[in-house]
Order: sequence, then structure tokens, then C-alpha cells
Amino acid sequence: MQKEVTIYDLARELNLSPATISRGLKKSTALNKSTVQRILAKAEEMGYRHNNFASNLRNKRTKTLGIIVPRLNSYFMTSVLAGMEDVASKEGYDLIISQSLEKSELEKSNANTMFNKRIDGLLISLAYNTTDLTHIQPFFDRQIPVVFFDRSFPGVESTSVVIDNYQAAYKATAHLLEQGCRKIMHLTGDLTRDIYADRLKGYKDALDEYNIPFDQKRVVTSTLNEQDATNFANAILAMDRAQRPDAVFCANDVSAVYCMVQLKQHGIRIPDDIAFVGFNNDAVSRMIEPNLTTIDYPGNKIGEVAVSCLINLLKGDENVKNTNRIILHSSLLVRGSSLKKK
Amino acid sequence: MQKEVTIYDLARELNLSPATISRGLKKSTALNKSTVQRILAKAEEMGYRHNNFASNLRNKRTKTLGIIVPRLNSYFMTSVLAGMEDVASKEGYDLIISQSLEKSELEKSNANTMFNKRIDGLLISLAYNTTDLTHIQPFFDRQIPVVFFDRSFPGVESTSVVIDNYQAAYKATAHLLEQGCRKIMHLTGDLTRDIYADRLKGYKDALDEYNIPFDQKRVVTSTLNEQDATNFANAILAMDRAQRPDAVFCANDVSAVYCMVQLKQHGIRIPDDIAFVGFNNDAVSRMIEPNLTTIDYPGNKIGEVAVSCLINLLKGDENVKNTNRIILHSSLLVRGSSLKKK
DNA sequence: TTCAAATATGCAACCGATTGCATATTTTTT
DNA sequence: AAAAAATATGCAATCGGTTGCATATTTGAA
Repeated sequence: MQKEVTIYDLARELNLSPATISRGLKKSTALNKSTVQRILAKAEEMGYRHNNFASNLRNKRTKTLGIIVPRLNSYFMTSVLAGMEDVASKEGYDLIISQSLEKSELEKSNANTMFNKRIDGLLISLAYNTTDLTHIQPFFDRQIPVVFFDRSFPGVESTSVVIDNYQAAYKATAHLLEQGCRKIMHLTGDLTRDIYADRLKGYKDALDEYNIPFDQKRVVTSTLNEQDATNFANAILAMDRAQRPDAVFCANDVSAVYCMVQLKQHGIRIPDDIAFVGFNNDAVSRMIEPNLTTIDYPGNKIGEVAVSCLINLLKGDENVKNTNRIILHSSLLVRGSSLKKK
Repeated sequence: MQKEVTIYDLARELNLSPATISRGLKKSTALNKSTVQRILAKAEEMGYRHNNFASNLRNKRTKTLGIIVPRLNSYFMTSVLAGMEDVASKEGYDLIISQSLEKSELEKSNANTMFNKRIDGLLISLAYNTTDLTHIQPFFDRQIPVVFFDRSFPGVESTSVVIDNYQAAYKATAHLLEQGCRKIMHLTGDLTRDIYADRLKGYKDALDEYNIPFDQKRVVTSTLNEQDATNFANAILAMDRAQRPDAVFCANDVSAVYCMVQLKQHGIRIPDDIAFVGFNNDAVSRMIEPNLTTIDYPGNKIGEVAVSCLINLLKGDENVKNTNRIILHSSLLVRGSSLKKK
């Protein structure tokens, strides 16, 4: 292990003090321009690498942001992360990423770990079954900024970066109505997660707009996993003709796809018998036949915005403190699964 | 911002020296057991948090491992990461994760960033088009251990953790042969990545075992993305009856699925006309109809093993230095896409 | 009782960058 | 030419934990 070059080494070589070197490396304007140049050149020449630990210790900042997500294995999350990485690295921040695997327990433990690692700020998208924020409280107590993204918590004081779930669901439902569907079911997730509550509201309001009475029996709450989607499909298959929906709006693509697979295996034609709309524009939406109509929203953008926000908060930007909800736009991608009219 | 409790605060409260506190917090056996207990209790009571930066500065270790992966958006990668996270956090290591998005350029820049962040060790799965390891050289030069996983580099001196690609491909091909297929095509990735080269070898040897002559025209190299898979399907559709394969073995599930979708849309029946086997056991393999026969391998395990290895290397374990290839087992999951015999 | 061995704790010098304040040097003003 | 202002650089303390070596205390053996 060859030893590292420090500012003291540079100082000795250039006959300057370590203080001057430190300032030079940060291009301080207090220094003579030519001195700064000499320092930079020498640093390059000797292979100097900045030591974050010494610097963090002194500054009492870690220059690290923590990210907790339910799962990494969706195209959406990957895009969010890529966006976050992009902005964070430009601003010189590291990211520590962990998955809650949709389990509140694990989320708590991850939050705790990050707290102990002294991250400067936290970005979090909540697990399905998280019902309180006690695990986030330590951050609030120490004034460590927290930004929620995608899955936020109702009534929380922190900034959230979300999409217009209400609008998106409204558009999805209205689209099905325009296609002539009248018995539209909605497969949703845990309604304490406001993204799902908002989508439900959009669904309801679209029905209302078309004067279709809302029927509670047409809304099914689930965890949106493979098993639940299949069960949901089986429940549809068990219904008699009159009861059966002519369309289903699912709160994510994966559940829509599993549901479609099961229905198709039992002879249901899509979209003729039942039309489908999903949510997320996951890769699977283009693997199923017919391709799934879905809501597309810009993961990258969400990531970028969330990190920018957090960094502004860290910089103490007062404007950001007052903004506590940033809503990004999404769009409806119409594909075969919902096209009844040709 | 309330101020942090340090070992000096604890020392003052307990009338001990900071040195003793430091040892106590690490449960040093050099200390009286009751003293350790008192220290731990007091630390808990006062809300002490260990300061990594001070500690890293002193120890000249960052306790951080860097991970570079092509993409995070597969079930496999997510599992690998979960496994890595598990072991790493147990050993007190942080992870910094970044994606190369299959681009060698980005991989280089990520490696460079990690080098400057002074990670203690690197875990890397190479991008499709990485053809040299110059970007890893700085790690080798400073004796920073590097472990390759899944996608390794031929002839590299570092430890690699991989699956038995050869065996898996052999099993997959043999299975298709047992089902009566004789014209088996193989859609593969870049053959300079040894995982693909190994799979090709397994495919060849299985054919050989059944005395089927190998035909170079039956092997198609691609990037395994949606476009390439669709093109491949179109090529099959363009073949005349005699030429058409009766089975396809794809080097990943995603390409198999896209290919199947395209073929099905043109009336090809699966598995009757063409049987399919994929690789990875991605979630999509159970979304397509018929469900895709595929190779399942334990992502979690790969992650765990890779990190354990790296940590042993960091501990200077000589045994590990000599082991430079760890091969994990995988298994064939037979599903509808390849079952011709009922 | 005395001395050696074992056990328990403290001292103090690191690790490397940062920054308020002081000092030295140069430029500008009167 | 002297004083004031502006510019350039250095001093030294600080961030908090670690560890080799020294010292103090207890235990056990002779």
C-alpha cells in the first residue's frame, strides 16, 4: 500500500503552509491566482486525493445522502435512482441505498442504520405497510432534512416529490369510459398510502363525471403482488355474467399483467371482454399481449427533483422549506389492452 | 442541531479516560467486564453515536465497499444486492452502489469516482462492452481488492464469483433435446463476456452428446435487448419451413420473452412449433404464456459470497487470495414453454 | 511478607483538512 | 514619504476516535 499524499506533503514541496494548500485546492479567492495554479498543478503531479474523512470530521458533515426504497427491481425505481445519482454526484454527495423490501420492520432498521451513519439527509419512499413515522422521528428531532418521494405520508411536514396520482387515475378511468366500458373495477394497494388513496379518488371522480354510480364492491384492496393479482382474477372468473367487469384499472403494471395472464388462461379476451389499464409503464407492460395501456411518469425527473430539493434544504434555502409538495406530471400511454374501438 | 455526544463526554461522566471509553465501546477484553457494561449503559443513556469519520481517519480505512453493476432493474440484481447488503452491514461496511447502464464509459467514470472516494474494496459486474480493465488498474496498483461477480473478465487475477454457466446451458440444451427438439437456436450476448462464452460451450457440448452437428448459423449474438430480440424473432419468421428452429435457448429471460411475444403475434405456437428456454428466472418468466422454462440461480447467495470474499481479502486472509474463482450452482426450472411431451 | 505475573486503566501522539485571527507584504491614497 | 487599505499567507486549535506504551492495581505464588 503506497502511502497517500496529504496537504502537508504538498506544503513541504511548495514551501507553503498547509492552510494555504487547503485554500488553494478549493480555489479560494483569498489566494493569489498563480499560487492556486501552482498548488493545483503540484497536487495533480503528486497524485493527491482529497481525504473526505478528515474533511467531514472537521466540517461535521458527511456529504452522504441516504435512500430507502421499497424495492430496486422496477424500471421506475432504477430511473429514479439514476436521476438521484446524477444530481447528487454533481453536488459532491455520496448515496447510500437500501431496500425495505416492502417491510416496515426492515425500513425501520434501515432508517436507524442511516441515522447512525450520520447521513446529511434522507430520501425515502415508504413500504406498503408503514403506518407511522416513529423511525423517522430521530431525523426530525435533529433537524436532518427528509424528502419523501413517490410514496409519501399523509399530513407529514416534510417535502414530498410525487406524481399527480389523482390526475393520472382520472385520465386512465376516463379513457376506459370513452372506450365504452361501464363496469370498471379498480385493483388498488393499501389505501393508507396516499398514492393509492389519490388514485382511488381520481377513479371515483371520473366515474362521477360520466354519471356512473360508484360501487364499493368494484374496488379491491390488495398488496398488488402475484398471488393477490391471481386471486383477484379468480374472483372475476367466479362472478356471473351480469356482475363481471368490462374493464379493470390496476394500481400497478405487475398486478395487471398477472391478472391478465390468469384471465386469458380461462378464455377471457382482452380487451374485448375486459379492458385493462395499469400504472407505471414497467417493462412488462410491453411483454404482455395485448400490450398494456398504462401511466408513464418520469422516474429520472422525480429522482433529480427530490435530490435537488434535499440539497437546497441542506443549504438552508428558506424557499424550499415552505414548499412541501412537488407534483410532477404523468401521461397515459394507450396500447392494445384497452383499445375496444378500432 | 443538538450537539453530538463524544467519547470525551462519556469519559467525563464516568471518570474514565477517553481511551478506556473507546475500548469499552468495542467491548475490548482488556477491560474489566463491569467497566464495559457501565460504558455501554452510559452510552445508551446519553444517546452516543459512533463517529465513523474520526475513526476512519485514524484507521485509514473507509469501511465502504463500492459496487458497480450494469443495471439494477432485474430481480436477479436486486437479490444480489440484498445479499451483499446483508453481509456487508453485519460486518459494519457501507455500500456505495452505481450503475454503468451497460456502458463501458460510465463504468470507467464510476470506477474512478469510487477510487477517489477511497473505497476499501470493489465489487463489479462488467458492462457488455467492457474490453479492458485499465479503469480497474488503479485499484490493483494500490492493492485495493476487487471481486468480480456474475460478469467477470477472462484471465483476470482477481477473485470472481460466478455461476456454472457451462453446466446450466448444458442442462437447458439437454432438456430441449430430451423434449425431441433437434434444431435448437441459441440467442446469446457478447461472447467476450465469459458468461456468454461458457453458455455457448454448454450448448455445444450438449448437442455433441446427442450427436447433433453444431451449426454456426444457429447461434446469434446480440445485446439481448428488446429490439434485438424482436429482430431475432423476425429473422426466424423469415426462414423457410426446413430452416426454422424447433427450439430456442436464450441467454436471458427478457430477450426470450420479447422474442416469444413477437413470434406468437405471428401465429407461432409455443412450445409446439418452437420451444423456449431462458436464463435468470426473472419475474417476467412467469408473466409470459406459456410460462418460460429458465435457469434459476441464487442471486442472494452470489451477493453474500462475493462480499464475504472481499471482506476476507481485506482481512488479509491468505486462503482467499489463492481462490480466484467461486462457482455457485444453478438449476433448471421446467415450465410450459419447453414441455412438448405431456 | 515480598515479588512476579496478570489485569486494568491512562497518557499522548497521531490521522488530515479547516478556519478565525494574526501577521506580513504590496498597493493605493493623501 | 507616511499612513491607510487591500491582498496574501501562516499559526494553531479543532473535529473525535485509536493504540503503543507506560503506569497503577490486584491476584497469586513463593
